[in-house]
Amino acid sequence: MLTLNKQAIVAGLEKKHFNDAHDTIESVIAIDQARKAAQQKKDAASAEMNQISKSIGALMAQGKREEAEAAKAKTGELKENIKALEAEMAAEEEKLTQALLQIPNVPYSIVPEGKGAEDNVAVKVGGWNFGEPLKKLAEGNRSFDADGNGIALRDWPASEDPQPAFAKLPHWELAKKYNLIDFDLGVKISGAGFPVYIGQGARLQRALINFFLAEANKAGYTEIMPPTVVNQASGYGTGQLPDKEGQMYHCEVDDLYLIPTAEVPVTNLYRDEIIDEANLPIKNCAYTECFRREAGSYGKDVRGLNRLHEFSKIEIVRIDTPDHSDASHREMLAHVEGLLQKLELPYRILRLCGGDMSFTAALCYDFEVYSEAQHRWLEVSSTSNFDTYQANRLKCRYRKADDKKVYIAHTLNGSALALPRIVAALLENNQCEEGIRIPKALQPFFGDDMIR
RNA sequence: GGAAAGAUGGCGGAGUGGUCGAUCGCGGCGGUCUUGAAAACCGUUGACCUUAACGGGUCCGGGGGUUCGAAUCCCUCUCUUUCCGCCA
Repeated sequence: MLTLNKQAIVAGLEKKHFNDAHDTIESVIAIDQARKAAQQKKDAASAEMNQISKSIGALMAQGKREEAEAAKAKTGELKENIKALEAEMAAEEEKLTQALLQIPNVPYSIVPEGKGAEDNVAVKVGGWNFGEPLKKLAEGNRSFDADGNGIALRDWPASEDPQPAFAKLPHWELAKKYNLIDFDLGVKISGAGFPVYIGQGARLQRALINFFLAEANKAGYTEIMPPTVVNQASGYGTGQLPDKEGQMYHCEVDDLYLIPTAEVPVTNLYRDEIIDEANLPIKNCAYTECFRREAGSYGKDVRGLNRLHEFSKIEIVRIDTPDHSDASHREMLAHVEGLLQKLELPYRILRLCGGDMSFTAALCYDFEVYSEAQHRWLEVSSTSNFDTYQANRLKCRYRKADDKKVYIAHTLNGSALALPRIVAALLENNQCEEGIRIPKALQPFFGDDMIR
């Protein structure tokens, strides 16, 4: 497969700014060929060995001891040979898996070229009164499959951002004013990036979690409550390992990892499984705490709730057939967009460029909400199609209904949604004289229409 | 933490050195019968690598060893179950 699509794969990897794409692919092909050659030699030797063993068995049964002994004498050299060939084959195989683990997923053709965030393309906006320049985007690119329809962020008209009627306080000040979140207490008991939610602040967390789960249930997702600590195999299965080794908390004595997202345990549920096509698409959702070391982050990015070491997130995960995964992806996008609309937050949807996508994704859309106090867009969801990339590592396959054969499935996931930045935007955007307004859809879950 | 038992195909469960990739049951699939369904009966039913194909190879928790030959014997690791202790 790799050999057949060499050109396309190299081009795709270059889009992701993977260095030495061409040389890497060439060397992978070479290793694979060496592996095949080794296997063929080894198989031939094994076949001969099996023959001899069988004949010895037959001779012994007939009582022809001497002939059997003669046959035994022949096996010594063959045995050495097989051992050497096996070692060679194992070495090539190991080289191959190592090489393969270093290669990121190949992006789909509609993924824009680009190096970083400014090359991402906004494909849809909503949730506030904007002017002419964004009208076309607001009408919607419901299909999300048209190329070239959108605005690259480097051309984004900042004047079109939502304009607050008065100067708004950032959420870390509101958190203090209404006694919702205590960051200092978190530092005392754990460290920076571990906030303590209190009173109405804690209640708002619980309300959002329940709201998101209820919406996911309504959309047909099965609720899962997985462990928040996983083993190494799971880390490799979804591709966090080896790529993001340093970003995960690791419990050394037991060699377990705290999950950075529910994607890890919920997708790994299907590791080494063969699913009947009739059961696809699988639609799961899960609320978990997520843990990220966030080594190397600094400045305004980590202020308040913007970037935490522990946060709550509701994740949706789907397993699907290759020909339906794109439709699945769009359903997920519509679901996430619906959440933001119900929360009455200004949002935009970005198609990530090759350079900004994760290691494992083939196509990824980010959702951002606007913070009226920080005057910036905050990422609240990433919704990705991994194609067969994760499924290959997971050995997650499905049995097709018509020919009963086994094929590699597609996996997808997305946040629906991550709490902290939603909370930040809700607090900041909805502040008014009497307090902080709770959006209508959330009121039944919060139990009040206002934080006072 | 201490003791014991166990890990086999989608599931259950046999198999203690030589056509065992694995008896059998259930489930699944195909068929006979039936107006239809059920029951009954017959047949069929693992994955992976390799090959254009025929074929070949690997896999009975993982790794190593003994042997011409290992699901079967030995070592080791992991996990599970049961009992005891501790405990939310």
